[in-house]
Amino acid sequence: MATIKDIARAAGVSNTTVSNVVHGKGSHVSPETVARIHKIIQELGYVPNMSARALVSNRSKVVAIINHIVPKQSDGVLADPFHSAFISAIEERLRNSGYYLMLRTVEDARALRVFLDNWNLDGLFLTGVFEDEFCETLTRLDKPTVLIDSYLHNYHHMYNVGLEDFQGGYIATQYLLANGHRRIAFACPPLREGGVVWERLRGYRKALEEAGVTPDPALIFQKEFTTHGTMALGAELAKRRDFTAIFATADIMAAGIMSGLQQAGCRVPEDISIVGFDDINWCRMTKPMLTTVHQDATLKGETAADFMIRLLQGDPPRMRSAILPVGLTVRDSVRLLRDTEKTVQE
Amino acid sequence: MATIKDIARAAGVSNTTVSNVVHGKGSHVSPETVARIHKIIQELGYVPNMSARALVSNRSKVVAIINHIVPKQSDGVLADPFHSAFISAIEERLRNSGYYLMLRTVEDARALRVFLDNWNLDGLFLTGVFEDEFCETLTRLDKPTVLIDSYLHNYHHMYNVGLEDFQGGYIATQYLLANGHRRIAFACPPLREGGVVWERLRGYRKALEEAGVTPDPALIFQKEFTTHGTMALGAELAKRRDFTAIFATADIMAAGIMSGLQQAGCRVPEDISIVGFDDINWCRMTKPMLTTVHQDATLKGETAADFMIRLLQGDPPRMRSAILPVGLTVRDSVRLLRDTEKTVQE
DNA sequence: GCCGCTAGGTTTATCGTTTAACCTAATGAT
DNA sequence: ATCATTAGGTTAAACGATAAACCTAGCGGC
Repeated sequence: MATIKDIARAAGVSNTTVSNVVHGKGSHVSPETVARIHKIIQELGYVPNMSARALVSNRSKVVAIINHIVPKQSDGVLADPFHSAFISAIEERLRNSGYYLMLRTVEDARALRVFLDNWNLDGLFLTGVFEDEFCETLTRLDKPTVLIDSYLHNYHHMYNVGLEDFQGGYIATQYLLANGHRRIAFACPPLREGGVVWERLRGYRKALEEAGVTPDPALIFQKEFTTHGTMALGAELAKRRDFTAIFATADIMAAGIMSGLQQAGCRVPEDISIVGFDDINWCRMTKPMLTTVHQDATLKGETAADFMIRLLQGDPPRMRSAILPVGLTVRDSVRLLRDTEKTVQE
Repeated sequence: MATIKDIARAAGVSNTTVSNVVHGKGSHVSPETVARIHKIIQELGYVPNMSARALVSNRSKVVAIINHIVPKQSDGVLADPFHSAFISAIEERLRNSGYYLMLRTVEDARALRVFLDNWNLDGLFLTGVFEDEFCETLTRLDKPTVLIDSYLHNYHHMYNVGLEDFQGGYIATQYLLANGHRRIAFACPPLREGGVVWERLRGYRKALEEAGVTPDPALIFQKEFTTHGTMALGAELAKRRDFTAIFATADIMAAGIMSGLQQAGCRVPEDISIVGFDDINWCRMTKPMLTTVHQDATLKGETAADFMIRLLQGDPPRMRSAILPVGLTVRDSVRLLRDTEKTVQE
């Protein structure tokens, strides 16, 4: 592999001159020399060595997407740590700006720290859930950091890309209310205060309260986020029937529940209505097609990448949080209740 | 950030000694010195600089997952270039062996070459479709390379992780035949000779021929791999009815078709039976639940990672191809045809 | 004739780590 | 008494690129 020295020798100039040409700093290099060097670079197939660059310049041009994971997750988890559309969007944008992307799972703050120092990373994207210790470390990091879907109220100075989660919970519930439902179940993975699901729950509660319905804690169902778990929940819910609708905080959960319900002989939406969250492709392929709260994973990735690029280029955005919009995508999984049906047997 | 020199100074020894201790080459270092150095490393929080290591040792410890992408893909594509379960499995295994993972999309062989040289990558995973020019470059690469789901018959010397695609097509079709179906449609994304889908098609043909059914080219439907595309195909197929069953080469396609069929008033499996491929989580959540050819994305990732790790450690596997098994997962989307029904109106 | 400036470079130190080659004192074998 | 070996190190070059400081010839201005 040709090095900068090889080019310099072949062109009869010094390293510095080649380096300057490579970096387009041609102010002190004659046009002929520039052309000659470029030609030789082509011929010899010179490509700069990023390790050497990183070493001397102390900037690696590498950004990492960190997935914080609790040690030994149960198997068959549906969650998508490295979500494809999101990652692809980030990768594309970063690549076009001359950055490289590493992927890494870390269990704790120490592992993150080590990884970061190993490569002298230029920036970090963080997804997943963060304990306090983790956050403390983050604040001390002093690296461009973009948080994805994290509500860290004590860390306002960090950049954040998230969703109108509250609003999402709110409009989903409002829609169910507008369709005459009063007893509305809330299905979610195990709740963590301050997480995105927590916000959706707040939106759900708000909508209920505004409609004069007192939220019933007995209608909040937390279930592990697996295919089996969600389908089992569906079967379980089919037995209860002390509600007429379910709001699930993820499509994948809604679909599992719907499937569980249907297998238990419960019709959707005739017997139970259901609303999901995310609007993934599959929503149009379930039967009935799923009414859901829409979000755009690609936009999320692009927004996060744009934050990062501006931070890296020393042009920090004024805004520290990008809260992306949600909207209701109405399909066929919610039924309009007639007045007489509004009271359910309890 | 503490460097090896800082440690050396603090411990009153030379760089070399610290380096040896870090690498566990304590043969020529007294136990007390080893302990002292370790203690100081802890205290000062020393973490090796991978760029410097890469520079001097000419090994980067970085492996990349390359996604070869045709320039400007259409929007809304369902394909999952950086498939989550697969990536996660690779990441975990590589991390546990001390390697780092980069992600990169490349449009052509030149871009791959440049990227590779930029970072002096230790190894490569390649996914996606590869043109001949691309393959030529690959063979000249002389880097540990693991191909995922590629049938490059001219490049037998490369490591490959794939699937029993032929077998998958074969058993899916056989199952439909065993259920009395004779006119079986084949639905797939645009075909490329030598790709995985091509193999599945061969399996499909073989099964038909063995059963004495002549494959009908008019029953092969190629459609772009988008939500809209597959659903439109479903609607289109609902009109034809010159077959009783469909074998789709991806669940996501099968689901779209099924949905399209159902919306056009065609019942599954009463009117049309359908078999998918992949066995993703969603198969249990469609209605009816999808009968499909099962594959294990995590196993694929782990297998690929194990190949890579052995290659990196200079212990190349004897076997160059790992062809992972498939199996039929029977659910509810195929109906047993009574004898009288076996002839369809044409 | 001398000064200052500019075009077009070059020299050299440096980044953090590895590694080949070298050193020295102590020990054991003969 | 001498030699070889070993334990426990050290020295210094090298990896590829960058950047601050330096150099020199030529030219314009006065």
